[in-house]
Parts: sequence; structure tokens; C-alpha cells
Amino acid sequence: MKVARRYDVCMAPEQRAERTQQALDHEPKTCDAALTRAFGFLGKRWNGVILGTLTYGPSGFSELKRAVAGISDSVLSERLTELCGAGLVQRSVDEGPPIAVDYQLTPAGQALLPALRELTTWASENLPADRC
Amino acid sequence: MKVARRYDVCMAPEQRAERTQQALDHEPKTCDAALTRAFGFLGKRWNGVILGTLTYGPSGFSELKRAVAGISDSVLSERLTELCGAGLVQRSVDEGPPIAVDYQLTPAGQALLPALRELTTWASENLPADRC
DNA sequence: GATGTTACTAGGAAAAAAGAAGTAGCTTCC
DNA sequence: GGAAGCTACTTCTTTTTTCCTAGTAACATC
Repeated sequence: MKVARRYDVCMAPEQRAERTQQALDHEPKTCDAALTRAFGFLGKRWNGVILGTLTYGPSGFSELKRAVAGISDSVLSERLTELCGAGLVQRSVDEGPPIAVDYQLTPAGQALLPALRELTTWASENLPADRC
Repeated sequence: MKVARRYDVCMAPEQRAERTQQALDHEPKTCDAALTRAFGFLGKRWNGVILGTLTYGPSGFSELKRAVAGISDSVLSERLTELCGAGLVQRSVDEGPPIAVDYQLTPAGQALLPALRELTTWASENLPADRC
């Protein structure tokens, strides 16, 4: 099941040097398939921030909406459905009477944490905040 | 009329402080500001894949277009302009006569590598790889 | 000189997101 | 008891973004 990738974004420096050499010979340098898949989700507006917010723990719809400043109801609803479908978020309903729904990360969603941490570090070091 | 910049999620310092205070008291668990800024770029379609592709080394416009399967000329052009503006990508022109333009990661862009590596790992382990 | 390549830009169509409003059940306030 | 407010959405219209097609200009090749 594990397909040995011919090349990967995540390569050791020396492999990378070799690849750069090859690059000079008009070799097709396609972005890694897994990374492309990752950006199938994260490249959609709001998804990253929603997942980032859920890292703080389970949230209800309104709570999420307040946390993700600027998102509209309809898009939040849509995104949550997608993320649930992808198995990154789980929706649990507590039939009330005060009915309460909450969304939380599944293990697959939790697994994103290290990557989000890296991204946060990168952004704080390389994306100027002062412009805003 | 309010000019709503789509990815303008940055807050004024005092707002940020207030929000942090709220976060401590109440439950509004807002996503980290730096991460939000990161997704200001990566949350736009194609940007992640473009950066991922440039990881393999400098590329010309057409080369990039071929590598990033499915992107249109106009969007690629737009995205490259944005990424250059953000200081993640550098555009260098070699006046020919056969004029040649190439795009490559700046140090700030290179700094994304560890994060992309994490994302790749995550995707290959947690996003169904039905395709390819 | 016809065709192909690189590196784009322009304009309109299609898709996505924003924004406002509505639904329905439950709770709190006075 | 009834107005107002909360949660959890859905539906609708408008606005923004993205896509697709075509065109340009400079050079290179056949």
C-alpha cells in the first residue's frame, strides 16, 4: 500500500541537491501528491483557521463562528460538513432539551497539530504583522 | 461603505490584547494570529502548491504552469505577483535576447520547508490517497 | 515565413463566498 | 405571558474570486 515516492518535498538536503541538479535538465518538477492533497483542504479559505481553532478543544457552531472572525454562517456550515466528511472533524449532538452540538478534531485532525505549529512559527517569523 | 479586505484578519494591538484577555476569562478560543496570517496566503487556492513546487528549485513561468497542473495563466500570474509582494518569492529577469524570467523562493519562502514537510507527512498518513 | 515558445495581460463566464434574512426550539427577563 | 435572546442551522441574493479563452510581443526554429 505504501508507494515509494520517486521524489518528495521532504527530502534530506543531499537528496535535494541531487534533485536540484536534475532540475537543470528540464525534469518535470511536480509538487508532491500528498502535499497537493493537503492543499486541497487547506487551500480552501477558512479550513486552516477552523482546524486551528478546534485545536483548543471542542466548539459549538456559534462559538466557532465567533472564533473564526469574518466567516459567514453558510460557509462555516459548508466547511464543517466537508471537514466531517473528510474525517478530520467529528460532530456530536447532545439532544437537550437544550440541544447542543459540538465539533471536535478526530485523531486525523489532531495529527495536523505539529504542522500547524510549524506554520505558526514560520508566520510569526516571516510574515510581518505590522502591516496590518 | 466598508472596504472589506478579504484576508485582513489582523487586529490592532489593543484589540489583540483584549481578545487575549477574553480568551483567558471566557471561552472564545480564537485561532492564533500568526496562523491566521499564514492561512491568509496558504488558504488561497494554488499558493501552497506553487510554493511546494518552487521547493525543487527556480522555475520559469511556463515551467511552473506545467508543474502546477490545472492553474490558469492569469491566476498563476496573479499569485506570483502576490507571493513576490509578500517577500516569499523572488522574480529575476535575465534580459536575453532570449529573455528569461525565473521565480525562486526567498529565505522567507525557504523557511516554509519544515512546515511543508510536516504537511506532506500528515497528508500521506491521514488523507485517503485514492488518487494516483 | 509559418509555426512554436516564453511570458504575460484582458475580458467575460462560472464558481465561491459574503451578507441578510428566516426557521425552529429553548431560556431568560420583566 | 410575551418580548427578546441564544443555538444551530438553511435559503436567498449580491459581491468577489477564480477560470477560460483569446490576444500580444519578442525571439527561435524549421
